[in-house]
Amino acid sequence: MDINDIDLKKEVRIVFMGTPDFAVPILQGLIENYTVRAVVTQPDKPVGRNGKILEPPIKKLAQANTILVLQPPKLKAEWENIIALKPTLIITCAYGQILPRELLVYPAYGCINVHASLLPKLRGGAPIHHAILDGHKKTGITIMHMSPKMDQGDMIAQAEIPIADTDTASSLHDKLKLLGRDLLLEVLPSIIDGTAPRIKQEEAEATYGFNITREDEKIDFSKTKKQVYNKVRGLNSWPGAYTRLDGKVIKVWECYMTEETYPNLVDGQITNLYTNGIGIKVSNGEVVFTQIQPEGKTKMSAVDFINGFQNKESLKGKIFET
RNA sequence: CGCGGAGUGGAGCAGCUUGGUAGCUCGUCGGGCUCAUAACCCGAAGGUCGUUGGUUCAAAUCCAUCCUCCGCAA
Repeated sequence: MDINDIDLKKEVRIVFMGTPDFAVPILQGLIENYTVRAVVTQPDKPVGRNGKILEPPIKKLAQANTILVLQPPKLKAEWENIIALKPTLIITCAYGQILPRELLVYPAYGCINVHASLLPKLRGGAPIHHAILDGHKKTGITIMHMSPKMDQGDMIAQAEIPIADTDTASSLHDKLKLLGRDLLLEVLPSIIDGTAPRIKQEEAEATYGFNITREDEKIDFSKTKKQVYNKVRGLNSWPGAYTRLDGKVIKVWECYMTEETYPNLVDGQITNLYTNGIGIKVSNGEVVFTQIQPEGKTKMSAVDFINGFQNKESLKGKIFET
């Protein structure tokens, strides 16, 4: 990249740090309104069965705009390379590594993070999933100063949106990334001119939404239908909630709740084969799986799954267990 | 060389071990019954069985090859 490509007219020298799709609109917004000196993202990683190397979405966007890209495997060890860029403002969004203290204190305008929750609620790496899993009615974006401790820095601004009953992690993710972009662009001028507020987080009200584990993905049919429903939509379209039938993993992508109750059945047992899905008994009622994915197969409607059985009746009474 | 599953009419599957006429459930189309229907009855269309090659009198089926999709692990 040519030094002349760098616009020094504005005194603000932004280094953006982010990795996944969520950060893309935010970087895009910055590129359109400011000069981004460099982009820091996670290294290309082998992904999938064949070890295909996958580039972070942020890297592609940066390269398309001929912006310098840095991909330190360990930021702790290579933070000097970023200091060398003399950033006056570091903006992070779902970067994936902790920023060392040296970096946090360097930029004149500070280190600003775009977080996908209404802090101090849902600090951590998976706030969007957990907002739905926990049955929240609203969530939002917080723009904040970064602190050495994860997501505990002073807040600058928040914007909230309601969570619809039909929202999935995916739909919420898409709404929030745009909200994050808009809010950041809105408050950035005040950060630069020094008028932005610093609001302390109410420590007593803090909750956490850490990265989703395999354990989090299991469906527990002894929970309520609402909880099961939230689990399914809260993990759609990634990584997906799962259960097992006859020992084989079945991912559940879509389901709905009914008003039926089956006091005589076991939690997880198949209640009925409906024309649009498979009914499952849960603690306080029934959920109907409508789109599922058996192990080794692609996503399919529950009806298609049923059709694959020579003897459909044998399905009735079977028990899903995780 | 990380482990494993799978490619068969539009969809989901069976058939493959023990080669020999293409099967099931659903959908579609036509007809019937019905006040009506995602119900029921009758009928029809629709498939070079992922690719290429090999073995054989004969391959969806056995062997090799390549391509594609997916679950797990990372």
